[in-house]
Amino acid sequence: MQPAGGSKRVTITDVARSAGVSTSAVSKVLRNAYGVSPAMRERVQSAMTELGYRPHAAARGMRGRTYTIGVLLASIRNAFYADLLEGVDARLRDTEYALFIGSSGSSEMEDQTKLIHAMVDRQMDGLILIAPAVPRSEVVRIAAGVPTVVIGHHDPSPAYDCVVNQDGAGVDLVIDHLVGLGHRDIAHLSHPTVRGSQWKQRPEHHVRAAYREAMARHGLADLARVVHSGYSDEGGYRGAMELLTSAHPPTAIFAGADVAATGVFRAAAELGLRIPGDLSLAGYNNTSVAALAPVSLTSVDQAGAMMGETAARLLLERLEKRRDRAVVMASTPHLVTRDSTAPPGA
Amino acid sequence: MQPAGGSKRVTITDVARSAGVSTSAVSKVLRNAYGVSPAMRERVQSAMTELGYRPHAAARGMRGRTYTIGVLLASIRNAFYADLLEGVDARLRDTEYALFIGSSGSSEMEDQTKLIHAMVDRQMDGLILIAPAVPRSEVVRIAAGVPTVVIGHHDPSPAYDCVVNQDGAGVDLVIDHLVGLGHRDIAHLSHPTVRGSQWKQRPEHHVRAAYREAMARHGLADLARVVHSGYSDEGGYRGAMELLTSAHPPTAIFAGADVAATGVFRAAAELGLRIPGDLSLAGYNNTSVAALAPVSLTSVDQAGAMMGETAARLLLERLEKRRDRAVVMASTPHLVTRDSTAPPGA
DNA sequence: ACCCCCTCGTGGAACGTTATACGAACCCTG
DNA sequence: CAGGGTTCGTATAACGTTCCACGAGGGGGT
Repeated sequence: MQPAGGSKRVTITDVARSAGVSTSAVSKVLRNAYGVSPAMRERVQSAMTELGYRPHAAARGMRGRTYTIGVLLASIRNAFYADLLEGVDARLRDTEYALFIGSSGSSEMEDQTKLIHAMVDRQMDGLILIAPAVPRSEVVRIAAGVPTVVIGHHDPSPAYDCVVNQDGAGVDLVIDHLVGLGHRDIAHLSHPTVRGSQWKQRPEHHVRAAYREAMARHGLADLARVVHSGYSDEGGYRGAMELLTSAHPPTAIFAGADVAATGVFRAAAELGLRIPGDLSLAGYNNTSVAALAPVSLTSVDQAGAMMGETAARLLLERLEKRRDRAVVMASTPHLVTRDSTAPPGA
Repeated sequence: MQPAGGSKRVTITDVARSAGVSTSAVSKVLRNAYGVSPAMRERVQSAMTELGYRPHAAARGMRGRTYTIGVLLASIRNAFYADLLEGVDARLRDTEYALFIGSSGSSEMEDQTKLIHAMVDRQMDGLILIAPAVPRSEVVRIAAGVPTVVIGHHDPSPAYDCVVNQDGAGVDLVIDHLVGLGHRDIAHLSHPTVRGSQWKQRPEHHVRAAYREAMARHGLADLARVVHSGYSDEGGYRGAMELLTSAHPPTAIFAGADVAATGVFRAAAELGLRIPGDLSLAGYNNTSVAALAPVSLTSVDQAGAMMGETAARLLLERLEKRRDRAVVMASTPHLVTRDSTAPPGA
């Protein structure tokens, strides 16, 4: 009945004794393996509930799986990651697996490496890495030992599965929208490239390239301008300051992440520029911040929850050995227009 | 050298063989236990680095500690929790402990109970529970087996340590500020009380009581109004709608959480009310949302990072057996005034 | 020279689970 | 009713670590 407060833990042996069977039998019931009669299953199960038995995950980890899945993310503050997590959690909710999050606090390579190893050391059964900053070769090595799904990066590998967004299409939506409103001088805020990460196709690379292409497609290649001040509030602020105090300030800014867009708001406020009157602003990811009434930011929706759910599903397929070939799942983004974009000089 | 990709893991036995000593000796070095000569330590350590040895956490978990600390939180979306986590992480950063987050997605009692048990099953060495929704008796039972720190609730216990904020003082700051601006009709948005949780002193209870007291102190007891629509964007929206469309709409709203305040913004926008012109608004927790330029919300700062750091410190003290008496740490809040509050009818 | 104690290292028994190998029934078929 | 297969249950050896108990060697003190 009671899960044994501070005293001894109820083990498989206790259950076996109480049910009058061997520990192997209990183990079989636990894993619902072959060769257990309905009668025995019944007895064992009632013994388990009566004693309040819970399997000892560490002991399981020594022999097989731990029924634990780890998610690595750079910052718990990025609301988009929360969307992803929600999806992952939803898919895992009624499985036996528990979900634990490792947050590196920063996107420092070293911290993330430590965290991933911590997960591997704890024998986690599967890993979901959200836009990892660790070198690609390291991820490949890890993935050789533990089923792994990478979210965000477009570099596929036979070692892990990928869940990505068709970032190119998302960027087209934004630029087409802004050009359609009459903007020509549209700048882009991007994220600096990390040296030595070996990832050639991080989301920001895709977005950046797509931005240049879209501008060129509209005959605006000369007006394309990219500032690599980073996906953060502070980065958005600095980038916007640089752009808006330049000789030819843009009439619209496309930020590669909503969180950077919030920094643009701050810069605009300081410079006395109204949004969208004096400056149109678009973000990316359609996080919950974008939807806030005082913010009302036009943004590209990536269906984070769906991506998370997909990632979890792919992982389960691997864990249950229903698939042994790596796949890439790409989803289609769509644009959510709000009050931060308007015709120039409106 | 290489951490063994998919093949065999390097174990303590391999290290022992390579160093020409017994496994017990290696174990001693690992735990830096008594009785190892500098010479042996040197040999073992170089063998470990050469082989790329990493201790198997699950195996450790069977005998002793797992060097894992779990944090339970209701929602990863609450930015205040991110502040707390940052503090916890900072304190644990250069210890041997790894930090994993369990997010229940909702504040459902059942989900949280499952998560806490998942942590205990995995033999985590210590638990930090942020405003847990599980019954108090359950937490006491858990805490009897695993060192535990509870953040938020003001109900102390000999079983666990508490880290709280002096919520009463925080509320006084808000109400004094609003009254000082000339407001009299100040309403409060609170969180509904969960039945059967056994926690008598959840933060929202403290805040609510302090609100009533502060109003009474200013002779405004008759004007005190509380709506229990919940600490969420939607809850804030519904509560504000109810208040603002009533016969006597308040001139100021004090939301018990910033996240609820964002919902008030939405309601005000829909009703064509300007903030702070037609309505003053104050939040609680001073999360990063409050600081966003377009939001600029007056809020009470709780020094989340500091609280998190304190919690981690208390836990380490317990883990290292430097203390065996439960303590309560309370910190002092302060008010951050921004653009969302102004004299009524300004 | 004897004894005692301290230091450093080893042996080996746990810890709770899984999974393989095996044995004892039982059922069917000829 | 012998032979063969299926079904159900058990015995037992891992898995990688910790830590207690023990012993060998060496350095004083008497």
